[in-house]
Amino acid sequence: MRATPDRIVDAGLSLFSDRGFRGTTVGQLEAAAGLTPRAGALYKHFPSKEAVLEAAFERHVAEVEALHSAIELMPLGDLRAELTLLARFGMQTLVRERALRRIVLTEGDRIPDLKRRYRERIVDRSYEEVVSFIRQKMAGGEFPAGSDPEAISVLMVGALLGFTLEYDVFGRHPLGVDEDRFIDVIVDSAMAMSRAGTGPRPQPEPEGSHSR
Amino acid sequence: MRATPDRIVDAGLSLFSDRGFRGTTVGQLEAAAGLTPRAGALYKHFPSKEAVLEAAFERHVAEVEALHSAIELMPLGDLRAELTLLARFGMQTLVRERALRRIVLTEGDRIPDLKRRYRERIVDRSYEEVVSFIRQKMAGGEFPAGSDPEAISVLMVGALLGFTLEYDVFGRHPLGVDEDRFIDVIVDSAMAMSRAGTGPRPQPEPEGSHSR
Amino acid sequence: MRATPDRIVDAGLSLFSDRGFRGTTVGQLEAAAGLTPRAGALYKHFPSKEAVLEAAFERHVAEVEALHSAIELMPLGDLRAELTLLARFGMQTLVRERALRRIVLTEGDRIPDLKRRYRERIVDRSYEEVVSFIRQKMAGGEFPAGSDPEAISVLMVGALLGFTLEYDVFGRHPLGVDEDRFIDVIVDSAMAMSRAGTGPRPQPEPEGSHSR
Amino acid sequence: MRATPDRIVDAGLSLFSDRGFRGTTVGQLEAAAGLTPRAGALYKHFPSKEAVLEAAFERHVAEVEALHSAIELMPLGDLRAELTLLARFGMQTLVRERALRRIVLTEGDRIPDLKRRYRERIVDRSYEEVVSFIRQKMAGGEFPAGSDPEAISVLMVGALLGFTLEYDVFGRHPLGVDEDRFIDVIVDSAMAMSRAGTGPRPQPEPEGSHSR
DNA sequence: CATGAATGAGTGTTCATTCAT
DNA sequence: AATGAATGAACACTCATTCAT
Repeated sequence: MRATPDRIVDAGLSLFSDRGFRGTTVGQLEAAAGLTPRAGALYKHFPSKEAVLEAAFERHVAEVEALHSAIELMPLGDLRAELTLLARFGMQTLVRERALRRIVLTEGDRIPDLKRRYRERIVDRSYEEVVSFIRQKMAGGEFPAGSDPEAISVLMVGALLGFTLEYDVFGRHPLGVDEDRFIDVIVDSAMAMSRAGTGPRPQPEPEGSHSR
Repeated sequence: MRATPDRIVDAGLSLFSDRGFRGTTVGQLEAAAGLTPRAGALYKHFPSKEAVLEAAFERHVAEVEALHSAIELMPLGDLRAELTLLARFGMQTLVRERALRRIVLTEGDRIPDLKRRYRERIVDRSYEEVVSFIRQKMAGGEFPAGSDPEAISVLMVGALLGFTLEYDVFGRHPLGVDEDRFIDVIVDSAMAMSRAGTGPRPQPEPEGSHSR
Repeated sequence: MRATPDRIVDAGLSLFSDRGFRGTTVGQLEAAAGLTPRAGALYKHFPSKEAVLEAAFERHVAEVEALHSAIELMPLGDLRAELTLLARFGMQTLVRERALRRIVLTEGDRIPDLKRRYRERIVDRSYEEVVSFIRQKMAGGEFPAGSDPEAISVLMVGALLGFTLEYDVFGRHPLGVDEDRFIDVIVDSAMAMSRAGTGPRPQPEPEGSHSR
Repeated sequence: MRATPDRIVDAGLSLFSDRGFRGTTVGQLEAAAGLTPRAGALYKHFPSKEAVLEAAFERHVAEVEALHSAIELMPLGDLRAELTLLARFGMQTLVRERALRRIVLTEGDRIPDLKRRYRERIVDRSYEEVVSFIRQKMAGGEFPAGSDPEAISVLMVGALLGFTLEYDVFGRHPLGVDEDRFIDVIVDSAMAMSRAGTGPRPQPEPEGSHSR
């Protein structure tokens, strides 16, 4: 079995994300960590409930941060393929971040430091990854000179965030548009704004599965 | 002065949205409504704290709902102009909805009914407005036949939501992209995916800072 | 019935003095004040347990202080009679102060402010009353010129304090010497040090029970 | 290094006396004894926290008791000198007893046995030593026949106790009267009540430092 | 209608004590 | 003998809610 502090942090991440910080009692944390509830055993490992939040948050931020550091957009020689990869990676990260996002949303005002750390180490980095990709493609002539790379990045990241959040909150995809279809449309829209989009569109294959 | 129940509902909307349901005490509601705090006067008007949330939520949902019903996309004869109007309206609604969104985000799991009502009466309606607009334009030949109108709607609404949320949570626009620039890019992307986008692009002015 | 805050303060004075601050629980205070124990009703009237101590302490200090201010040593024209009166008054005050003394003894280190207030407003004043009495008598020639009025005062007050404390703590008078006998000896010793003491002693009545 | 139980007892004596029994945690005792705090190692040596108090108390009582047994009032042939010696010894013992006295004061009600032992083995013995001294001097004709030796003893011991306590609690001597001056006055008062006091006073040496 | 007082069910936290290693 | 982990019983304090006035 994992060590007790780890189990407490696991419990914290999931409970805080599900019920919020206030909504989670120390007894629930203990129970979820396999300790006797309301016995105070948590305090052998953490000085306070807030410290559990801290630790859980930090661990998760570090994990997601590592994910970002690991990513290396390999050049595939094909803009559409690269955009798809980028979008898929973004979606995946957002799914992973779910607990973090909920905690920031719920407790961000009470503990602004969480908000700051999440923004600096996760959110800002995401935008920068996308914007640097777009800029590089602009330099390579794949996006027209007048493009607004920041705005395009904000559009793409925002759309991914909005889509993910919708699913998080309501448990279903809006208008029945699933992940694949959403990735397609986000890539389509980027392609359409690229140099490629100015010529004839990439030919919707007449029988196309979903990218109709 | 407004009637006491109204003042309590006002207080509820703002306090619940700022501090969450659990984070708001009955005493704070009373104080904010001009009653003696912790004296229990609230219970003369509402049977419970939850009933205040109910009432506050319902009132706000009804307001935003009315907004949606009032909208009537007048045909401007120009796709870009119409898209811009649509985007601006969506943004505006999302800003208005802020308190609702925060309450659903924070308390949606505890009181699933709130979530359902918000989704059915606000969120779904937004998607349907956009998708019906796109479908209509497809019928009019302004979008290519192979387009995925649902996906395009989800992209647009999701992007607006993501952008707004970012501002709500962090108090600043990502990458410094302000609302106007964001509306531009969202419209650009839709235009690019439209029939218009398949031909030559709408004139990137050679020197344009960021094609607004 | 007295008002609730008053009843709480009464309870506090007696419980704190009997069991110490730490040794007294809020539930006990509530119970002793006629409230449901462990129901938190105390917090309607005081912000914290410590605030009850504060209030109880302050009220009692003020009472004893008033006692000191009220005293007016009337000249009886007889040194022995005046000394007896002084000693009796001192003893009485010390008995009244019992609760204060115990609180200072028990909690003085944790809350140094209590100590300071007790010292400044009660203790120091006692010493000064006695020393000013002795000085006045020295000026009147009733104490020899070489006397040490401060030391004599410290002796008298200290003796009263020691005697009282003994009774407080052990519930009985040491060596069976009761209050009257003690007052006698304290007066005797002062008289003996006075000018009168240098001549023949004030007539030990040959059959005297114990009064000297 | 001393054995662990001894170190625990040392820690107990000082901590209990400084913070009281309730105010001292087992963890603090362990830490002060060089053990890992809150690890429960204390229970290898003592069955409970109370047992530590017991042991610490008993050890200290025995020490002070030994002091009393050791004393042997040697006849100096001079009443004043003997009284001074007695007073100095009493003062010294009281200073040594400080921790005991504080523990009895603080915990005496909770654990009446402590009180009883302290009284029987320390306090009563002190009174008896003094009273036997005075009686002996009365028998030798140095105190007048009508004297009340018990009362005189209570006066002297009480005065010493009061003086010492004042210093313990407030950290300063009342009215600036230091130990020497206090011993002088206590001896003066006893001398004044003695046969010697009935004649002319012992002549304040014209240049006397403080025995004025 | 509003207020002050009271209540009971929690909540975070502390701590003496036990136990397996 | 010492440690780390766990337990259960408190405790101060909060808060939604009720009730008499």
